[in-house]
Amino acid sequence: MNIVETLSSIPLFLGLPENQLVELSRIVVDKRFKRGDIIFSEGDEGIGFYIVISGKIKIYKISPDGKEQILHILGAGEPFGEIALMGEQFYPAHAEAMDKSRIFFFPKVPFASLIKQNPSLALNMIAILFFRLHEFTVMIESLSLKDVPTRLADYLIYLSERNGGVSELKLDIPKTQLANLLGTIPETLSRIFAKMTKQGLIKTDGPNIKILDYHALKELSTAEKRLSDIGELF
Amino acid sequence: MNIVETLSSIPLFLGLPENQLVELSRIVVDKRFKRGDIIFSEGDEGIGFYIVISGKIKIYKISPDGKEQILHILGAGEPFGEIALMGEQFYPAHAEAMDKSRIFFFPKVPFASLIKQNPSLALNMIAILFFRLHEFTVMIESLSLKDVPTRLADYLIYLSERNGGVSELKLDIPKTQLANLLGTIPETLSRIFAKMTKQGLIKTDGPNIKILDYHALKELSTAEKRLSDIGELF
DNA sequence: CGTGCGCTTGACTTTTTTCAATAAAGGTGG
DNA sequence: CCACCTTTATTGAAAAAAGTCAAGCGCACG
Repeated sequence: MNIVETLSSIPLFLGLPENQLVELSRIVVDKRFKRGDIIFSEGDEGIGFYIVISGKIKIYKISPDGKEQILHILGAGEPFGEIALMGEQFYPAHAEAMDKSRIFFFPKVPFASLIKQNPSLALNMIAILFFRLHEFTVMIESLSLKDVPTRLADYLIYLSERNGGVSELKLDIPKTQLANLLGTIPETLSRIFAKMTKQGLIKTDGPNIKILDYHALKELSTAEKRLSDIGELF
Repeated sequence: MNIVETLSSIPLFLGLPENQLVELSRIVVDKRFKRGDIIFSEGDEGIGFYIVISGKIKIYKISPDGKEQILHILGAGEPFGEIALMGEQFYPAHAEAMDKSRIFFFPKVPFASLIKQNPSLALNMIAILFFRLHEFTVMIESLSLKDVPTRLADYLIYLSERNGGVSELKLDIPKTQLANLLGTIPETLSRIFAKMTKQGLIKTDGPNIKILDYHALKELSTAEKRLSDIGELF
């Protein structure tokens, strides 16, 4: 697949006329990263933005004492570092490859002028930003208003529903990373997996998780705490 | 001040040609709310978006057991409920007037077509969304990676710096609401105010807060925890 | 075949919340 | 103007949730 074809399959570039795709193909830089490579760090000058072609990228913050909070895990077709497109900006978080990844890089200046010229590109960008904003809303709600068991239940339900409601899941990230995504630490996550297993909600075997009691998990995920109804869950 | 003049002073509409402002003035609905009025609730159908003209609006989530997390507190010129502009969407949070407020409402359909026709409107919208995204990034980092004393220190420093570094602050929201904004509860916040006061960092008198030791507060806000250096702060 | 990393578990500590009671402040109607 | 009532703020004691520290296991990878 050539560059223009690849570009045309990216949601952000949907509906772009051929000539603009060609123009994009002239400014794009095709980059490869291996697991653990840092793409940019928080505070780096925003020299452009990126789109994942293959592989997996995590965007994350780190506290002074080393705790990590993952903001996003991005897969094929998803952009990141878009903040670089705004005036004089620095990246507000770190970006690291979680697997061998292929990334397209778009330098700030030529891309910014493209977006100014092409209304449908601007509208696509707006759509993506709205989506991001919504994701963050959910994350804030989750971190502030839900405890860790509930956040894990949410995540398992999400994984299940994303695959059409299957009960056999396979985590595609290490549990340590999942802890960082859910805003906790590996020890706590491990204990909650153990407790859910003991209660017959799930069964785990390494990265494979089987949901045994979908209903109870869903209750935990959505319902008001009614210990009297549910029994002492945690 | 007439409607068109008022519209022209709103950041989102900066750079719009006169005729488009006039067009906007034809679709806008001028609304008034008093303290405590609900503008929309989470899950309501997004029928349009709003801009604060005067007063103060909070956007917030509520957990099943009633705890509230404020996502934003918006003042004059700031838009909210923009998510309504995307396809079939529901408001993802609640909006409530914190004071007597005047709000402009823009119905979804006519506004969406305006944004499609006017590139500079689209670009202004992109800028606002980027800004929001950045705010949320900071909030997630704060909730996940910092404890409550640090979040309060951050907030006080922020208030101080916003006013050019003054040391005498006046909270413009009740402490209960501040607790909800910082992701905690009034009791916890109250205890931390008391502790900071006892340590000579601040002095409080109702909503008035005087920063006595800006440096120590800033340390708390930014620095790595080094108990050995700082002494037992909390 | 060892080294290291990811994962788990136990014991303990810290942070934050919960529950309950009380005090102070602010607005309203008599 | 004052009494009353509601809202907001504070404080103590206890409980719960999550994090820290430390140790140990097992599997993958060089």
